[in-house]
Amino acid sequence: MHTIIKVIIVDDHRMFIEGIISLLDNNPDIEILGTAADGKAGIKLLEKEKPNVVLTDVEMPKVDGITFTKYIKNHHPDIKVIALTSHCNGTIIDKLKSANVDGYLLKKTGKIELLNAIYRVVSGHTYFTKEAVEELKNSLLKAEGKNNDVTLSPRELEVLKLICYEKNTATISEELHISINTVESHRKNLMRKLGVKNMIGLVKYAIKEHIV
Amino acid sequence: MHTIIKVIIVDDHRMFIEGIISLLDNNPDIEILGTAADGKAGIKLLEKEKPNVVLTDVEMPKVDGITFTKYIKNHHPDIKVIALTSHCNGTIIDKLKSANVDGYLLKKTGKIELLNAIYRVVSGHTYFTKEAVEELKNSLLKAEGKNNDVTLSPRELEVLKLICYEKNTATISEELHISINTVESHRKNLMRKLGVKNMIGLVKYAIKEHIV
DNA sequence: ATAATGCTCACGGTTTCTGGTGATTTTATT
DNA sequence: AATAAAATCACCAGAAACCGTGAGCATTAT
Repeated sequence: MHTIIKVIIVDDHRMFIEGIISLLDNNPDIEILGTAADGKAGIKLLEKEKPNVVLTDVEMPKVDGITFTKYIKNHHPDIKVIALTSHCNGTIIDKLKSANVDGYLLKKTGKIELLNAIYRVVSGHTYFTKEAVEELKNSLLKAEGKNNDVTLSPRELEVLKLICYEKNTATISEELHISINTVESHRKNLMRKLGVKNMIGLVKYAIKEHIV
Repeated sequence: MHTIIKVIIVDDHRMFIEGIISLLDNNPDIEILGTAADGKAGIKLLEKEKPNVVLTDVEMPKVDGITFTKYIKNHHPDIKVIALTSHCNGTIIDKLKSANVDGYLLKKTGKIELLNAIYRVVSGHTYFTKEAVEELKNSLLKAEGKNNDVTLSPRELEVLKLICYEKNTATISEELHISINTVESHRKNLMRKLGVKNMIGLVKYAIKEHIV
């Protein structure tokens, strides 16, 4: 199967567009249909060319990237949108997410990450660059990421899993054939080790670390 | 920046190796250093060639893919491992995860997904194919997916987010300038609407639905 | 052999959550 | 204007979680 991915690029910096093109143009899977210098021109281009993917700047004259993204997602939900900015900004990422953007990259990104993002959004996933995710203090799972190299014992992992399945202490104690006090000890040790203040933190850790 | 990704392929089906090669060999970013027909030969090849990525079958003679993965991750944690199987199996995925595999694909996968997976693991992420994730009944977030078309009010969403940030009721009431009773009402309504029995369920829903 | 870790259990006290029930006001929809 | 939904608040009682502290036993590593 050989699917050509059709792309348009929208950015008011000509130099940057050239950079993107140079990263993509020798790739047989990707075809660049055209470019535009602002959101308004982008809409026009997009209506004419019907791309699979739109790479768009966020700060642009006339129609900014967020409004542009909203337009695309409202009128052509199948077209994937990857937003690019020079610097991370949590508020902007939040707004882009609300606009249902599919990906978010920094302009300093390299070829591999760009291709990675394109392939990902084309296959129906999302891609948000690592820096963006870090920046997003609102991002639940990554926030307060200070539990570095903790190792949980097998028993602690068992308790953690059962906690994640919404089981209370009494039920866990029955299922593991240990006393309630012991379950509570494990839970306390888990919270201490992971530096969280309640079971919410435990669940977030478990999901983040793919324990469940 | 132009980084060549060095790959070895380990599989006891010669045909399959040829298939992978045909998908990758015209890609200037990827170099295939060699192939092996079982885990034991794979170890030998890997020690000699020092690849960036190992694509390995799971069911193999002599040394199976799980043991192989464990070996790689113990001795060369920087080498990325992507496991491939013909059919999904939750137990196997579980074991691979315990062995710290970086990616998991089905053999019927196409070029885009394969490249996607390679780029992803090279950039330090993991990649598990959609089918694999679905298969994993143990996967917390997918389990009991019966809360279909509930709609949460804006205020409920706010409360839910703050709950996810490990904030207790008193803190939430202060931040939203409402009484503790009100926060508790919202929380109760959330639990009722989503059909969960405690805040753990709320957090899981929030993460699953990308609310946080 | 000694130390460290993990697993087990206990007790008492405080805080928080859970569940039920009911009510008022505002906002949106029809 | 009437209805529905959302947001607000109250009270109470029981369940569960949180916190600290201490301790015995087995296994493993140094």
